[in-house]
Parts: sequence; C-alpha cells; structure tokens
Amino acid sequence: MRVSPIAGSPPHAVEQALTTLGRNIRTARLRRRLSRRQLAEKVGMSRYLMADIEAGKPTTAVAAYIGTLWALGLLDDVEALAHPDQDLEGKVLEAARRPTTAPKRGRALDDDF
Amino acid sequence: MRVSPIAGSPPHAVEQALTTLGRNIRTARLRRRLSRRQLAEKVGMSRYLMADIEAGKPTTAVAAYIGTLWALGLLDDVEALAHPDQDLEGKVLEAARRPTTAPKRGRALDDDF
DNA sequence: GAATAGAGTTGTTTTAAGGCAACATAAATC
DNA sequence: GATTTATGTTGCCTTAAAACAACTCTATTC
Repeated sequence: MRVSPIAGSPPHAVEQALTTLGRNIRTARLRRRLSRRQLAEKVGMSRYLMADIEAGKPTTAVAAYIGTLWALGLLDDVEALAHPDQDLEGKVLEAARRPTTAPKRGRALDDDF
Repeated sequence: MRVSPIAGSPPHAVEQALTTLGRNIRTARLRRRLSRRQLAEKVGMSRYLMADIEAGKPTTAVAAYIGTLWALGLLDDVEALAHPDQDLEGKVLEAARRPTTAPKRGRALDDDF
C-alpha cells in the first residue's frame, strides 16, 4: 500500500492531535474498566489494532478510531467535527464574498448537492 | 491488506458519522473557495484521496482526515475528541468505583503513567 | 511465590489502500 | 459554442495495514 505524505510523516500538529486522541481513548477505556481485548471485541477489531489506536498511529483506518469512540459512547464529539455552524472562519469568508461578483469559478454560495 | 470488521462494514452510526464528517469537510472547503486539488496539495495527498474523504470512506487513514481538518484550520475540534474532562460517563464510573476496593484488576484509579 | 491476566514486541501472511493515468462529464468563462 | 477547470470513474501497480502466533515483561490476586 502506498501511504500519503500526510499519513507517512504528518506535521507536528497532526501528530500531536493523534497522540492526544489515543491517550484520551485509553483514559476512557480504563475508566470503564475494560481491557484492550474487551473493548476491541466490542468494536470489532483485534487487540493489536486497539494498541495502535491508543498510540495514535496515523495510518490506521479512520473507522477504527470512530468505531472505538462509538463503543465508548463518545460519538457525539465526532458529530461536532467541522460542523458548518461552528466554522466561524468559513462563515466569515462566505459572507465577505457575498457582495462581490463571483471571483472566478465554483458553484457560487450554496452548500453542495 | 486486511480490513477489520469495523472498517469493512461499520455499524450504521459510525457510517453516518463519517458521511457527515465528509460533508462538513466539503462545505468548509467550498467556503474557502478551494478545489479538491488545491486542498489536497496543501494537506499532502492526491485529489483522489480527498474525494474519498469527502465521501466518508471508512478505510482511509485517520491522518488523512485529521490532516485535512488541520489544513482547514479546524484542528481545535479534534482536540476535544474524547477529552477526559468532557467524558461525564467516565467520570461517573470512576467516582462510583472509588469507595469500593479494587474490583478485580487494573492499575487503580490513576490516569496512566 | 505461584498463577493469572493485561499489555508490549517481533516476524509472517494476506490483501486492499492510495497514487496515477486515462478517460468522461459538468459547469463556468470567454 | 469553444475553452478551461472541477470532478467522477475505472483499472493497474506497489506496498504496508491488520490479523495472528509466539513469545516477553509486568502487575495483581491468591
């Protein structure tokens, strides 16, 4: 498998975010008194993969992370990720663009579909 | 490559969360007037992978998702994922356990190391 | 201290992720 | 309507993700 640069050697900020996420997942698991094997089985993966997740491995499938959060009952946090209502900078950019004519291209102002 | 069940055929809630995340990323990209190719280059991946992300593909590397959020300036949301201070259920479980003697095993109450 | 269980590590095997070329289509600007 | 750009799609190739066995080192419970 080829690995994209972002996954192969992530910038520090991304690496940091993943490490923190793994540590948080570990904390949540221990609080619930679950072994890696137990949580892994609930999620549907091996204990080895659970170890990768707690280590914040960048190349691991996103569903392994999200699925783990789901099994821990922490899926709500995921729903908030990049939520349009919270994307202040995006809203500002959109608003600033409104008065002018369309700069170059793109499907104007509407959010997709 | 083998694929874990959680990634191969995720439960509906996980699939839903990924689809929503992809759609949110797409919205944020369009608001910033970036093509997939442009954003992909900023992140460090191909436009094909960016398409997978916007589709919410479960087997894609987590760093591709996190890296995209990073490039969009939306990394703050990631830091909040499974944050111990927000994990109410975890805190309750921990507190409820405190009075009793250690149920079976595990390194007691401390958050690791 | 013996037994049990969680967890780190290493090597092997399988198989699909991700890059890419090459196309097609849709939309926008001229 | 011709050109340009963004995006979908398909197939091929390389390579490593993920499972597993087989250890090891802990730490806890008896």
